[in-house]
Amino acid sequence: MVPSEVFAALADPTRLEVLTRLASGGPATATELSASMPITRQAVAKHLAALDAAGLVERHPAGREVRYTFEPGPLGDLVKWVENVGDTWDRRLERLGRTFSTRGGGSPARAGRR
Amino acid sequence: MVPSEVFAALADPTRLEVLTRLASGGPATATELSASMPITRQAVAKHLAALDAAGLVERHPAGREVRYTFEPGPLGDLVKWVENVGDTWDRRLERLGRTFSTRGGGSPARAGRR
DNA sequence: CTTTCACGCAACTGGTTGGTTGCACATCAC
DNA sequence: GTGATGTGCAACCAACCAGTTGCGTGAAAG
Repeated sequence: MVPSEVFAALADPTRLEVLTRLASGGPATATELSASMPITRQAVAKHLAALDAAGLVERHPAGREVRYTFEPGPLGDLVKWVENVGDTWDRRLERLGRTFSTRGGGSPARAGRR
Repeated sequence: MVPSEVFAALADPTRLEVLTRLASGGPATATELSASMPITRQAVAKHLAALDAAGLVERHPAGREVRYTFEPGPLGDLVKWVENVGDTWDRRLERLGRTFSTRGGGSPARAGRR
């Protein structure tokens, strides 16, 4: 379970903004989004296609327009993956701590994790 | 605070594996890593440089070799960003729930978030 | 029926990137 | 000093990607 595809979908800043707009501003179409962005409709449509392929967005065709909605599922998987990596790292640190000090077993303090 | 740079660093599967190897296997050099991978040492070195630029890895020069260590800090920021986006989405859903049903205010059930 | 609007598809372009090979430099071992 | 080992730098290549323009199509509006 390695969501490098999701990471790739979030790698582009423009695409990231498209996603955050959908998340905070609600469902929208490609033309609506492109109206308040410095790129063309087709560029936005491509980004939406990429986000859709990554499962971060859902298509809702209605008549002649297509409305896109934010889909948080993959983000949850992503957080899970990150936490998993962090845990293996913690276990490594703990093992090292036990190796270098036979008593107490306190692992070194670490920043960045709640 | 938009860590699209961190996302970009994690976008490539090969680079992702380099990072996970450092996280689970402990510190290593570029040549050590490349020994058990299907790419050359220079390719690994490039990936390590990218990870270093993103703050996901730390260089530790020792004599003629350079040992790299995993750095979990940026991953924490990343999780924070994801949770922030998820929260704004939750607030949106709650607002909509209140609009469509005046009593109870129960927001729709949602998968993927703990 | 004609016009307008929203979308999709295809082709093209400039820039980025993952990967390679080749070489030069510094450090350790002898 | 000489040779082996580990890095870094530069050049190069193929593939990919974000973005554009142009055109065709199908649904709403008149």
